[in-house]
Amino acid sequence: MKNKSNPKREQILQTGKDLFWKFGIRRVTIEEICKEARVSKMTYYKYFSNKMNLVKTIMDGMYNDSEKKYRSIMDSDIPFTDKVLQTIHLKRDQTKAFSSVFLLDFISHADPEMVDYFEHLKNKNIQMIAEDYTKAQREGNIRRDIKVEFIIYFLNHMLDMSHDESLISLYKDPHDMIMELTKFFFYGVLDRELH
Amino acid sequence: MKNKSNPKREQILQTGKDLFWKFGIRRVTIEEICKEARVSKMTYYKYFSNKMNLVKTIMDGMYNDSEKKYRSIMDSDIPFTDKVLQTIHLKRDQTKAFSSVFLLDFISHADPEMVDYFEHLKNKNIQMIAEDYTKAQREGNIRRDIKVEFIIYFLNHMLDMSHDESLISLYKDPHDMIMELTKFFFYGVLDRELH
DNA sequence: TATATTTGTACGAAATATGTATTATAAAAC
DNA sequence: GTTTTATAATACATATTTCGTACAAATATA
Repeated sequence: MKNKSNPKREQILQTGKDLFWKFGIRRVTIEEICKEARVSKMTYYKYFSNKMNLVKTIMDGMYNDSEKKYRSIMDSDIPFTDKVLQTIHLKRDQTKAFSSVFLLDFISHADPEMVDYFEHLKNKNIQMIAEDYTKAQREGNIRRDIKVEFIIYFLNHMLDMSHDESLISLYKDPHDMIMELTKFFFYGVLDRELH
Repeated sequence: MKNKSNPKREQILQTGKDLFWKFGIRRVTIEEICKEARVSKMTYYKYFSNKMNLVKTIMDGMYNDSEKKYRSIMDSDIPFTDKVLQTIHLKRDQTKAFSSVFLLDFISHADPEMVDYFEHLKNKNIQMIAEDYTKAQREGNIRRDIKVEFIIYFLNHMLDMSHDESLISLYKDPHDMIMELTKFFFYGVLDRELH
């Protein structure tokens, strides 16, 4: 196991996350994190080689959490339609959990190597989703004459749509909108009776 | 007139305020403000001698606005009780309008001279309020056997109380709580009939 | 008590921010 | 159309901050 849960290490991770979330990456110094986490600089460098390494560890952790939650939904024993619904909610929550100042700093300040790394994680994620939907296709939960890539593309756009104020304003409740999108995703525009 | 409304100057003031509000003072650089305000550094130094001078100008502006609004309420032709009510609301809104990261940075990074200056502004403010209440006392709107200083002290505490979550939670609506406090302020705990 | 861990402080090197000077450009006034 | 005037862009020396490392003192752990 790489990340044995050392309390000092955890403190650094948590305060790092807190500060990065509020102020972004470049505005926060290592010394500040140490002070806030009540940890000496030496202890910091014991666990993390520099600032971006801490950022990487934080993001790794978030990806892991995300994946674990996704898997626990997909591997559970509930109807496929419920799985899709829950994963959509999950993804929406996680997008909200990310702070925009943090992401902006990450995009513009992470070195190319790290950007590649997270590109890779993202692709792994898409790969996993693709496999789940391919399996669903085999098991007859999804039409066989539809490309899995299209489904993923559409799922991502659903996320965008569910954030679109002009769409939200059409419904008296955001939840109604999510239901609408989800129903559209499953059944398309045709009346169920006509199938 | 000292502050002729030059558009460049206004841009700097506005972006300065925006950035300070979000990130505090120390995390924001002059160059950043210039970039964001689409203004060259030379233009910045034309209007402001350094960073703290911009901060001072921003705070001066806020104090001025605040005072103007307060005066327009107190000098208006409405019942005295309404004036008090409105000034309490005004003060609550203005406290909320200040960002905590900004204030924290200001307190810990402004030089003693500037802290003194704003102490002075604050006292001027209290002085003005004291005069208004003394006048109200003369005109019979307020009991004569009560110290004006006590009133101001209590008004400030009312503000604290109106932010106290444990107090807010006692009422189904924050507005009810404000009414309760205000009624208490005017009438004390005794039933009106008994006076 | 012996050993490992953590802290506090110091410090040189690197990076960043400040404030000024200079030149170029574009708008406004004459 | 020429001359002011205001602003931008760039470069620069200086000051400040941050980084990463070293080491002795304090604290926790075995």
